Amino acid sequence: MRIATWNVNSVRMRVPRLLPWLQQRRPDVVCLQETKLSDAAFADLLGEQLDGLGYRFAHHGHGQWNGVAILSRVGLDEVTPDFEGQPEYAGVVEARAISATCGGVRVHSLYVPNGRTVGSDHYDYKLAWLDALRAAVATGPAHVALCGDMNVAPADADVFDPAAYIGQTHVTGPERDRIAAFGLVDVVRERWPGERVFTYWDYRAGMFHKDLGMRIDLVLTSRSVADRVAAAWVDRQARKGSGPSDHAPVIVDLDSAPDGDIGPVVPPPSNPVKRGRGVRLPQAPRPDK
DNA sequence: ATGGTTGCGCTGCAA
Repeated sequence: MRIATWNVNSVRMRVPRLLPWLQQRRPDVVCLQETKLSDAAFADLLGEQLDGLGYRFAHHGHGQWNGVAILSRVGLDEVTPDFEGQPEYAGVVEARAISATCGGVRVHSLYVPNGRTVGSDHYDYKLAWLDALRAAVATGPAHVALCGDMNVAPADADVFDPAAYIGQTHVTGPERDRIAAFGLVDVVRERWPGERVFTYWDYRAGMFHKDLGMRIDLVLTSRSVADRVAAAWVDRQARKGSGPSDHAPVIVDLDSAPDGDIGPVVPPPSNPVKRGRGVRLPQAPRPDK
C-alpha cells in the first residue's frame, strides 16, 4: 500500500500537476493539504476525474484558506473531519484535519497552523492545536499514520541553515517537543538518517534550485505501521518544472501486514514496482539533488 | 537587482 501526502497550495492551480502525478506514482492513499476550496468546489473540480482513476475521496474545506482531503482506492471508512477538542482560531474551527480508515490504517491528513511568529497568538494556537491532536489520536486506533504539513522541522538537520532559523517558528523547542510527544515514528527520517532531505522550498530567490529548504511535511506512524515500511522518500520531481507547489510530496510504501490483518483491501492496479515472487523490493530512490 | 514568489481575490495578507 502506497501512502502519499502533499501540500498542493491550491488544488485548483495544481490540477495540471496533480492528475499526471496520480497516474505516474499511483498512490493508494493520498493526503492533500491547502486545497483552498469548499467541499462542493472540490467535488466539482475533481470528483469525476478521481472517480475515473479509481479513487474515493473525502474533503474538508471552507474555501480560500486551508482545506484538507484524503483520496483512497483501498477503502475510505469512518471519515471524520476535524478532531475531538480541536482549538479554534478567531472563533473558527479551521479546516485543517480530516481522518479516515484506509486499508486498515487510521490515516490523518493534517495542516498544522503555521505559527507565524514566536509568541504570537497564532503560535500559541499552533501549540494548543498539536496538544489537542495528540490527545485525540491517543484515544484512536493503534495502527495510525499522521500525514501532512506539520509546519515543524523536527531537528536542526531538517533545515538548510539552523542559524538562519534561530528565533523563528518551525524550529523552537516547544514545537519540536510536541512533535516528539506523539511518540510516533518519523518514517522518512528513520529510513534516511543523516540525509539532507527537504519537503518545502520557498518560491523566492531560487531556494529550490539551491536546495535551501526545510523538512516540514511528515509521515508519523505507529511502530506497527513503521515496521511495514518498504520505502519512504520525497518526490522532488513534483517540485520541478512549471507551476509546482512550494511543497514536494512524501511517499511511503507499506508491505502487507505480517499477520495479514491490516493489509490493503485490494492490490494496487498496475503498480510500477514489479513484485515478482521471491524478488526483493527495490530500495527507495535516494533523495536526489 | 538593494528584492527576489505564489495564491486569493481585488487590497493587502498569508505562507
